Amino acid sequence: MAKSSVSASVSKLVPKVPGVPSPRRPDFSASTKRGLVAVAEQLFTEQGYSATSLDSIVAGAEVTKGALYHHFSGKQALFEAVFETVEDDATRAIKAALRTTKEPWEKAIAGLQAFLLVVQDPRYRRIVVQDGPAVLGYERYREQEERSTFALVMEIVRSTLDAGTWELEEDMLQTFARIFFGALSAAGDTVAGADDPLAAADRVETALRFIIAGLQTLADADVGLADVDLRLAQGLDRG
Amino acid sequence: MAKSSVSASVSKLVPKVPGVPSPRRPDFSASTKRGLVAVAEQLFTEQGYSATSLDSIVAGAEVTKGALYHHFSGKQALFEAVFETVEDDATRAIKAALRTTKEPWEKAIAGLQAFLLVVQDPRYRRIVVQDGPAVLGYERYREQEERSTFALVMEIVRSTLDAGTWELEEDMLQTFARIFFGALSAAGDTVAGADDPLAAADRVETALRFIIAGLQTLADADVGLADVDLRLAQGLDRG
DNA sequence: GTAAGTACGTACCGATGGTATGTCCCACTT
DNA sequence: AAGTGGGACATACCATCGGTACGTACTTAC
Repeated sequence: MAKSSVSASVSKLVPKVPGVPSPRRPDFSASTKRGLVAVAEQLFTEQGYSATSLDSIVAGAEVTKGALYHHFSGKQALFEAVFETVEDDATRAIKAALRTTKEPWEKAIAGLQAFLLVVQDPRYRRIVVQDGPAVLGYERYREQEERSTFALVMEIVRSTLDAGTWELEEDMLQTFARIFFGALSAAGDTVAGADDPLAAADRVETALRFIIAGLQTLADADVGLADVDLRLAQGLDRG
Repeated sequence: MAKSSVSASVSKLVPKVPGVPSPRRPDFSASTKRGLVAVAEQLFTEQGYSATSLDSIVAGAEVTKGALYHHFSGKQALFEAVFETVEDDATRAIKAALRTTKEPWEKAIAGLQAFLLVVQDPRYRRIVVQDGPAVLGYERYREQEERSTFALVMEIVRSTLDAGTWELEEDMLQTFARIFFGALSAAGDTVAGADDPLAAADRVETALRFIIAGLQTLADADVGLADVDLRLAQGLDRG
């Protein structure tokens, strides 16, 4: 929790990497860049994006703004770099959980558990969930999510809903995945923001299990999408 | 879409309201304040919170910063005022839709339709969904949502899930409501951001109908929360 | 008429994101 | 061995913007 010791040891210089095209000089670039990202990640998490000044970041990384603007085009670009690292960590954690089992519904449960843990990570909550949309803009935010955690939800949805009973087209799978993704995010927020996170996680699990059980029941009964019709389509035709 | 004519006509002065304790002077305060909120709402929607300067707001409202700071403690307070008006409009629209029917599940569908429309409103998307959490902070954001649209979702969930088959405790209802709220938000985003909003709305409806049908099936089969157990509780005990 | 308070307008400050420019150092050429 | 080109920074500075201090006109109460 201290403020120093963020920038890693810079002792090792690059040992003449011959593979790459033409980075022919020992560059501190990589370590400096990582240091900036690390400090920014910490400060963004603690104070949020707008409340974190570039001066405090470069001070924490023990460089100057010249270095920062040499590596990043601006504050937002730095945020994006931080955003990606946090997302990557989250993706890795969930992927690891998914590898623990192979059965589709079991994978769904394992993924749910991993996601509920990820969303309790302060870095993820603050940088991805809270500041992400506003800073990156909704378009870029969606693009990023599309390639990381959402992709995993999509995969799970595909392996369960598309398993055998139903044959869903791609758009429909996307729709289900988005809905579940939103449900999971809200569930995670609930857990993370609850007075008693453990009890909240328990309730969330129960609720999601119940919803999943409903879908499984429909699958067992061989009920298809076309079978559930509450004739409410016309109401939306005035967009 | 023009930039002028935002501030409404200021012709009417207050006609000596005797009820209130001591607002004893004809104040332009109300109209000035509303004008600021109206201009801010427009600019916040078009450019987002951080990209909108106070100078542009007061210029649009044809006042000065002195007036703004007389009515609001700062930029964030002005945003909160805008936020509340947008939320109020959304709440009103959904409430009106809910009044069209009385049967619980029908109300749920009507509310869903109304919510899908609301979330396509650029003001709601930008001010409430996108900038709201980051500007207000998660705590205040949650408090606001708690009193408006989420309260409606909660009401619907209560009238359906708590109808007769199940007897759910308050915390469980809250959990379901949060999950559904997240699902609806994501569904709305999907619709609003889709290339073909109508087709997307159709898919969203189908998917949500399907999920609801699953719950109804469980209700018909008299399946309770305790009956669905995939023994996954222990995995979360490491919070 | 005067005191008080509201509803602003004007002028200004400090912080912050961003830029322009200079400098050091290494690698490569000749 | 000197020159030179460019990467990796540092320094100094600027412009914008949120916020503040203060002045002023106008109204009401007494």
